[in-house]
Amino acid sequence: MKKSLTMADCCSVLVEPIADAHATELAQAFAALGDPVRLRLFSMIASAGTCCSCDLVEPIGKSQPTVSHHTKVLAEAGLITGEKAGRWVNWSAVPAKLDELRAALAS
Amino acid sequence: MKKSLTMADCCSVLVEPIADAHATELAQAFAALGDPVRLRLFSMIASAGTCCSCDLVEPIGKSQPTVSHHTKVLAEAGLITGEKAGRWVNWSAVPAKLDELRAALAS
DNA sequence: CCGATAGATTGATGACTGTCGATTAGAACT
DNA sequence: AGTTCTAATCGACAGTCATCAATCTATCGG
Repeated sequence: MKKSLTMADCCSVLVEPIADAHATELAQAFAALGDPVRLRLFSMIASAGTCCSCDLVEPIGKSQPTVSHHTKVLAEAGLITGEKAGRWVNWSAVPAKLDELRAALAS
Repeated sequence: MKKSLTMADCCSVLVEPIADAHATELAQAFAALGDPVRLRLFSMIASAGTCCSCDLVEPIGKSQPTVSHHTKVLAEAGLITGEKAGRWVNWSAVPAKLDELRAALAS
């Protein structure tokens, strides 16, 4: 029987020229990490395990709408996921997506 | 004696909130990979081992100036390096930079 | 020297993006 | 109900970016 491979399993950018569709999805994730502010936000969230938006605004030195915008971009790229808890949203990193990115850069 | 660590050695984004300067440099590399066309170009170069710009234009389906622009961005991000050989430029991926990116995403 | 080829640069244009102030939506606690 | 607090949304603006046609530079072959 045919083994079905997801993109996270196999697809290294280094082995062969990647397909167009794959490039689009991967590039979205890389682009999400491609802004210094967003990368720092992601780092804060990932290293904290979990944190809410309100803990990000002051350390990052940007306005609340800006932080909200960036968390949305990160979430749409699949890098973080948000769990609503009362008035708060608890953000956390998505390990599977990180694995996919690492795999894409691995030989 | 003090052990001096370069950024490539240690700095995972997942361990602690990354410093501002580090974020800027890392984000530049991620941003370079954050465009589908550029990601495909990088994939072509890296998987080929070495190739010249003229081999990229037709498969990527973009104009020559556009390809030239993208290779420049990738080179400035440290992801590829170009060796001039007569009329050609031989592009190749920079493994150390890839290691740095993978390390940044690794726990 | 001349024509041909590879690649970089310039200039222009349309699209996208990061940022913020103001506002809105929803939730909790009097 | 009213207040306070978190977060999302909207609208606007300045800046950046991807793209291409045209041009320029440099190199090779004859």
